Amino acid sequence: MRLIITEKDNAARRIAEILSEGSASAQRRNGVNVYRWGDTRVVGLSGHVVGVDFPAEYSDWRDVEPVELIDADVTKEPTQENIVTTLQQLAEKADEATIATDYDREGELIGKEAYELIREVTDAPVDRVRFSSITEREVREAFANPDDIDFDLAAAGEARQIIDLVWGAALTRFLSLSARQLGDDFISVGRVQSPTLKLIVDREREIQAFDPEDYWEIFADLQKNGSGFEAQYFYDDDGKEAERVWDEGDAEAAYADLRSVDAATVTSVRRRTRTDSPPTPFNTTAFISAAGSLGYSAQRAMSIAEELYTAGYMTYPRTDNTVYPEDLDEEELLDEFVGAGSFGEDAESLLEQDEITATEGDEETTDHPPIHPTGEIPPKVDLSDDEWEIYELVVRRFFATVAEAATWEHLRVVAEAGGRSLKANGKRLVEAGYHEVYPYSSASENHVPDVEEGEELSITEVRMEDKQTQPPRRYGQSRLIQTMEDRGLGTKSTRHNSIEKLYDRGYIEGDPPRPTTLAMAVVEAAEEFADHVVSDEMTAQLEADMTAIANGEETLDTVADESREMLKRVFDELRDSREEIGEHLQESLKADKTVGPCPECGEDMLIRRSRQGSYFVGCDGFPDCRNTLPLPSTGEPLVLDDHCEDHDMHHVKMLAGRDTFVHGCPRCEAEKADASEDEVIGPCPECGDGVAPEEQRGEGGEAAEAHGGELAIKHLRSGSRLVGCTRYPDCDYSLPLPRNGDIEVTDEVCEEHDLPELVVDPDSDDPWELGCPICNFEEYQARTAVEDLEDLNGIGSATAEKLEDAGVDSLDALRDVDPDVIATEVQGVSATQVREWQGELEA
DNA sequence: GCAAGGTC
Repeated sequence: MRLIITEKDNAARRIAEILSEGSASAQRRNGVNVYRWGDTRVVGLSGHVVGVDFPAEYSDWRDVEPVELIDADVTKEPTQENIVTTLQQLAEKADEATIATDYDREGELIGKEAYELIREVTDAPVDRVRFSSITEREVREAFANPDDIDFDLAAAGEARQIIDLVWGAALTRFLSLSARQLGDDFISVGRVQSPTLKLIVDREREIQAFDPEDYWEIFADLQKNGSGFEAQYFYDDDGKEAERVWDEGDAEAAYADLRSVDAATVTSVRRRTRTDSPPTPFNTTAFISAAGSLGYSAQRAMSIAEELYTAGYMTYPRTDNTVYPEDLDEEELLDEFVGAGSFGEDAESLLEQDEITATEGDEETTDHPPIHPTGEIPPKVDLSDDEWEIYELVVRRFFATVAEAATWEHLRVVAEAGGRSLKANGKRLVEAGYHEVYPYSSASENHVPDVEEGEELSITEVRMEDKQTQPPRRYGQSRLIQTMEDRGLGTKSTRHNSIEKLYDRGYIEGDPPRPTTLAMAVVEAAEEFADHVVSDEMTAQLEADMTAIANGEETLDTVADESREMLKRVFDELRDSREEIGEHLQESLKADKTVGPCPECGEDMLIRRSRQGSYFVGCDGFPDCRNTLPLPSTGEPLVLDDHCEDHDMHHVKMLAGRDTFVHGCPRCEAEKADASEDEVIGPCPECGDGVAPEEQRGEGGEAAEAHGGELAIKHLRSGSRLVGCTRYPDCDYSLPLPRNGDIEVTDEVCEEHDLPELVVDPDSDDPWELGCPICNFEEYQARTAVEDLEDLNGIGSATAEKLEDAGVDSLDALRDVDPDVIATEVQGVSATQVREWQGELEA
């Protein structure tokens, strides 16, 4: 038997399809797909199926000095038991095995890991094939010319694994122990995350140190034959053209000169034609950046791309390559889009070009082809709006790369007025070229009319604007990823995760991300004692070492040992400063949690977490001072810069995904609740007068009794509002109310529930007729069920609705459903997909 | 409970 091993299931399936000419069939073995035909089996791994770690005796953070990790053994253990088992069971029966993992360094290492697992059970020969895109020609050629595993290249990858683990674990434990942060909130450090964090921190330092400068700009509206355009005053500053006037007196003088005349004379006209080349094919970074300008976070863009890839609509989204492979026939791919809805016309017009030549980027790699559509086109209804928007972006980017260049005509006009110079730069799109098919890059024109030298133009208005220089801008996520790539930090597959990790660790918040006080302290500590790990030099050095190992000039052991020695020197420095570092980190952690002064004792009030896991604001003087303020029950609190002047307290924001909201000053909220009276609106359906137990209660419900309970609109000290029973806590019946807006109780009464209809913000432009609170709550529950489904990865809104029609109207229903039944009942949903959702639900 | 790199 011949065994073929790929890096992922998707690749296994497609390679089996190609090599078997379509005759391969799939079988599950230990929950892993195995593709078979004749005497061949193909199995896909899931990236690394073994991982590096320290032996068990090092696992307790308190029992081990972090420095001891430097010389600890590093072992490899299976992390994906099912896949390892399946691989070894198949290997036992194999006469030969072929490693067909991805064609890059990490793929070589993953291949070597598979090789070692195979060697544990058999001596059968193992060879290696390499191809950069899974096309018929490349795959056949690769399998016709098998090679051997490049153990040096794999060793280069292992050096990275060991060095990252040892540095990351030792320093992470050191900082966490020094600040006594051992729970979920440990303080992490790493070769990629720390330099990335430093980028953000450095930018924040620039912003904080920024001293704005005043300047003035002067604009004049010029007119020719009724057609107006704007020109800007400029002057000669040491041979350079300058628009900003730094002296107010100078600005006033220029402004006065320009206002003293009513015409300007054109002194120069320059026309230039500029070619605007179409964009290059998408690699991961360029894709994330383009999706970013459509408003998608890096994480979200990648997650949608993965779904579209898995569904077969686009190629693998993790690639560095910006050059289409020779195999890709652009014309054939365009043909697939002819007649395909909104893409059809554009595809046809592209096919009419004399020649179809794709652009090429600078990066040409062997890992995967650039991201492009596969030519299998999804029906629009099968995708959610977001999925479709991303799909369209990928299709149109491909279109753009085979489209013609655009041409612009630039028109520069200089005029003199009152002894001052004015200029205007016009821009006109002459040939739209790729802009016709790619609306994402700006094609905006700036109209400046045709004028000639010596011509007189009337001045209709002169404006002077006072401005200030602005601090540098914070990195947005896609700019950050671009900068990481430029500096060699992380990989196409990990950069977006690294940024996510910084959020999770409490190092950054908001979008664009801003560093917390803790992040500032971590970077400061690292800069002082372990500058290597917080600079991109560590990666640069590692890259150089890995290249040397791959070329056989260095060995894994010497490189790893040198790195260990270097880390020991870091720890020599750290040893004496442990307490000082710990205190600084703790102060910073406290600063991030400080809301304001306690009105009872003057100590700080901090965000704390109760034993039940809920957040509240508590006095740092505890237990001497037991003053607390409640917080809303949804989300994680974040202390904002905004300030309440009455109480000297920071506002608090509750982070809860799409339900994120600003709670405001916790004292204001509590006082508002204390000052408000409960407003009774009707009988409680559980314990009010007139309760009819047998009819109102379903079977199994506790027997309800009439106790005279009434429902009232209540304001809680945590800021939330609800309709609840006046007998609380004896009766805990409650209905939710919106957090914001005035609530009016109307005279209209719901007949079914005997409760008045409510209106939110009755005096606003857009009042919300909430209606009977019970009816409203029932509708709300039905609605969130669909939204819950949509939140599950891979369920678009169309699919969620179809599932609901089939009776799967909640996550619980989805959990209990038979995948095979749903697959037959709901079009476009496979049993495998349902199993994946169920797995996700379990997780 | 550490990292970064694969993968879902």
